[in-house]
Amino acid sequence: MDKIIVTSALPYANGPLHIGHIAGAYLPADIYVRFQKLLGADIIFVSGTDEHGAPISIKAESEGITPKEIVDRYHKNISESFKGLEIDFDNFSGTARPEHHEISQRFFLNLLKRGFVSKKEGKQWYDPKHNRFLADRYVEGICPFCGSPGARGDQCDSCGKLIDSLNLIEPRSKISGEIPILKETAHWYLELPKFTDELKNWLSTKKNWKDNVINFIMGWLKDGLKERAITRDIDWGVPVPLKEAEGKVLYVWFDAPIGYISSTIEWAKKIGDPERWKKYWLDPKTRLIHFLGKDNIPFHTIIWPAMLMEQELDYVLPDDVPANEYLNLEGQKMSTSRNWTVWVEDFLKNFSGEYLRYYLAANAPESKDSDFYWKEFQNQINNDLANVLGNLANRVFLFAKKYFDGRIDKESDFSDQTAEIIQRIGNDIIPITEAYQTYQVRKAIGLIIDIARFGNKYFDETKPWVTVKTDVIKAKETLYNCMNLLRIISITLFPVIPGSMRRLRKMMNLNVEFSLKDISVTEDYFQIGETEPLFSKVEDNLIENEIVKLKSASIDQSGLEHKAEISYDDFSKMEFRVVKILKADKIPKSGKLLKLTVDLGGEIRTVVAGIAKSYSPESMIGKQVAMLINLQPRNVMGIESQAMILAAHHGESLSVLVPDNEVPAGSEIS
RNA sequence: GGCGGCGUAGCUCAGUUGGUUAGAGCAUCGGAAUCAUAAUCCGAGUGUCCGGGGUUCAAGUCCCUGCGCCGCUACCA
Repeated sequence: MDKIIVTSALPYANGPLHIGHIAGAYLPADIYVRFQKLLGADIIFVSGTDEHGAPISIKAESEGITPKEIVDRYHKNISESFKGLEIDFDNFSGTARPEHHEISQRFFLNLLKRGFVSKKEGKQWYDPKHNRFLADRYVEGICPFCGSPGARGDQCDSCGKLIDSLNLIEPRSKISGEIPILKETAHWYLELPKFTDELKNWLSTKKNWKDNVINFIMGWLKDGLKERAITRDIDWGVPVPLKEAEGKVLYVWFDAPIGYISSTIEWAKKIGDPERWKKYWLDPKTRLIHFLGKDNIPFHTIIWPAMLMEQELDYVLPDDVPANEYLNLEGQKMSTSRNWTVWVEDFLKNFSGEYLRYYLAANAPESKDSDFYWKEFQNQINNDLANVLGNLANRVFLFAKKYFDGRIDKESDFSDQTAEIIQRIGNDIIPITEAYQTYQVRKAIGLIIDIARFGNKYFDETKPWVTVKTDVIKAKETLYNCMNLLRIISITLFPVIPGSMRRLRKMMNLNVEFSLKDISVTEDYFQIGETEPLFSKVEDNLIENEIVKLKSASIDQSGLEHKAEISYDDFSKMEFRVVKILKADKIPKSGKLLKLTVDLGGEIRTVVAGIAKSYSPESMIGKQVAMLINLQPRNVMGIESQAMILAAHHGESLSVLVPDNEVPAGSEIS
């Protein structure tokens, strides 16, 4: 039997998990793995926390603790969320572990030795106060071409020219404001262009990949692959294994996917068979399947395969990369910074993890973005699970207990209907298994709940509460068939809500160890044991609380970042005036810019404003707005902008400031 | 602006390689039933399949175009 490795993108260990993570990468993988295990597949499911990188070290610094402490905190936190959701990895590791460092270094060295990594030397600005090298955009100074101040190290906004940060006049660190030191440094680059043909050939064999994945990759290949730096000058990460590279680490995106392998190695050791990982990773027939969100596609379909291609061991390449789209929340994009999200740990305080599994699986962003609506969550749980499935179980069990002591035998004189039902359900199994195998969990769930719906209909139509008094065999037949449906559901829905399906089987005294093949087993009798309602309903007030909580938490922007205090002098240097907009035009080839012609009381100026996403040109004409007048002119898209419009921004949307009453054009603002 | 995606019933969506009267769930309305967590079952719908044009015997499906929304990206904030 072919082996399968399933991975979920490594969660970054600088914060807890939210429902978007679960819907995109973890739940679909867990369901797939559980289904494959029911099929008897030889499959392992690995992941781990991604524990390196600047955000973690910066967070640690700001809390006055070590990066390791941050990582340990969130590794634990994330693991607990997974546990609460029954997402069962065979191994869940972390990239700060020695095993991972070792193999990541080997990956680097192999690529270097084979000529796919090259070193590039150069000087780079270094912030002496923070002891770190500064990326170009973190250095500011006077533009060497046009002499304007405030030019970034990569490009001057004033004249638009690309500049070399080393030529900046009077450079300053944007992090500390200190004068940076010029230091010699070197970086290593992964030469992706060299992989172009090999990647194209390999990708051309991938006929069954999702369209969204293929489109994404083709875009990259069309633009041409670019070499990418794989080292960084920070102190938290996998050290670059070269003497000359002291103080440098591998870039996180380079070492993170290697975590899939190191996690498997860790797993092999844990089960006391340290070489076992090779049987998966080095067997060309192994199907390597990466579950992830769409933002991760290029790493897993271009960079990661390239890395695997040139190793001393023949690693298997990804067989499939079922990328999911995004989960929105109440119609809006999720955002952790605005706190517009639902954290898994919070969810689990009030609701069963099975409910989240069910709802997210039934509304998974499989082929396009989908939405999490609290109200819809409640509806779907109460209808599908409590009313349709839960009620079917409950009515059947209670009825059987009331009249038959819970024991229902399969009688030889059941009608033809019994055979028909078995036939019908048998036909349903094929599309259900196909759906699971092609990652169409929404479809699988729909088909399974339909079985429960059919059960209720059948129960109603055969009226066992009547036949039990007139024709006992008929009543038994109804119950037997309904129980059989429940038995089949307990298997087919198991990958989605394993805990509830296990409870269902216990109530029916069915074996808790089972496989997909058991679907076709014919039970001679059912003996119902102790029962309880399978699902409790989600009450209105809980949902209302969540909606209120979400809305208030997102408004509470306690973490405002303030700028440094300024003097009145500083303020008085700025000349703000109300201007009247005479003319407004779209700037060709620009998505966000409008060219405004404004009157500031006799003087006419041209202003380029980045407001086109929020305002049409027509809507601006005649408007009075606030502007900063004495800002140094800037050349934007070939037009000199001679003032700056003031606008409030909330997320992506902008709102220009207008005076409360009509005032003469040019009125000063103070 | 470039690339990609999306636009189907009040809501969330499904519609396989173009093929009969365009479907499901939820919500709404009417009815039945009483074994069951007032759960269930039956019935009723409603659609300019975003607009316009084209290819075809036949278009929700393919092509062109317009509009709207989303993502990446550029200019920018």
